[in-house]
Amino acid sequence: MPELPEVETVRRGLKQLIIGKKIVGVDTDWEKIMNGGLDLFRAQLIGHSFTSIDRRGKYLLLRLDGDLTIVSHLRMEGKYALMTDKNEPKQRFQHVWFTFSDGSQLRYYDSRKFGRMTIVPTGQEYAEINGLAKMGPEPVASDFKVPDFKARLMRHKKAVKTVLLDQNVVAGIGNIYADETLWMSKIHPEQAANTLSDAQIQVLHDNIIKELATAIKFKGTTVHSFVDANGASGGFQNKLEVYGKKGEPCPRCGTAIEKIKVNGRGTHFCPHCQVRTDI
DNA sequence: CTTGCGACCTGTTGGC
DNA sequence: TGCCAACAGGTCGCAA
Repeated sequence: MPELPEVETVRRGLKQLIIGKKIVGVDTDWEKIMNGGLDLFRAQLIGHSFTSIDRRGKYLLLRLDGDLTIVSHLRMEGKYALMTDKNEPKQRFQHVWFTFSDGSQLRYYDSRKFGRMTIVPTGQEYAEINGLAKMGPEPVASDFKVPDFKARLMRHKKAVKTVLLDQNVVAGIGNIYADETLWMSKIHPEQAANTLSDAQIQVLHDNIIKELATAIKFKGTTVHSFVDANGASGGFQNKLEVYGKKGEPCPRCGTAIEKIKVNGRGTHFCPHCQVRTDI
């Protein structure tokens, strides 16, 4: 489900709900979600309390006392919610639950069971989690620099959209924001990455920073099922320009938005505004 | 090193 | 109305 703005929205909401809560039990009905298995999770976590939550790209880093971190990736459908009463019946798609000393319970839901959690010593995330080891810069001006972005793009002759989805190039972009930022930048999603002009790279870079920041402000995008830790939908779906708009007029020029496949992912673009400059 | 594609899962949706 | 193939905010492993 979630791209960076949605994960950040989850982080902000969840933080308010679980900081200070002490784990007294861990359970699951789909052990694969927990790397290392249930017994390891119980042995490591019981007796420890949540102290804060950080985020890197689309990963949540749930911090506990004792220098423990649960690295959690929601993949397509993962969600968290706090149940005030642990005795509330197990819900549809509920696969992992952490019971707290005050009788409340943090529940993890995942209809497709793609999400994963891993316990690491705090500070060892980068050493132990493959996806974090080589992750690109956060899409903010202080981290994400045009020269590095250009160097990355020039290494690839595949479609620029596919490169944007590579978390090692820049962190946090997924299918929605790739389509949106390419539309904003008037770049065709299938243009070979290594053929972008300096001007195109600069515009794309700036739009990525702008778009993700705005999406966070609106608490993320709900297209299918995204909800934050309080069960609320996002607000940015009302701001989308091309994603999910096949056949509708381009907001800039009125041409019908087209939907194609790029490396297996549904891709929306305006055939008039977004013209390939590499063929 | 880069690239494309199947696998991982299950629920929902669009088209006939 | 009903069925079923296609599709879904993601990543990883593997072969070429």
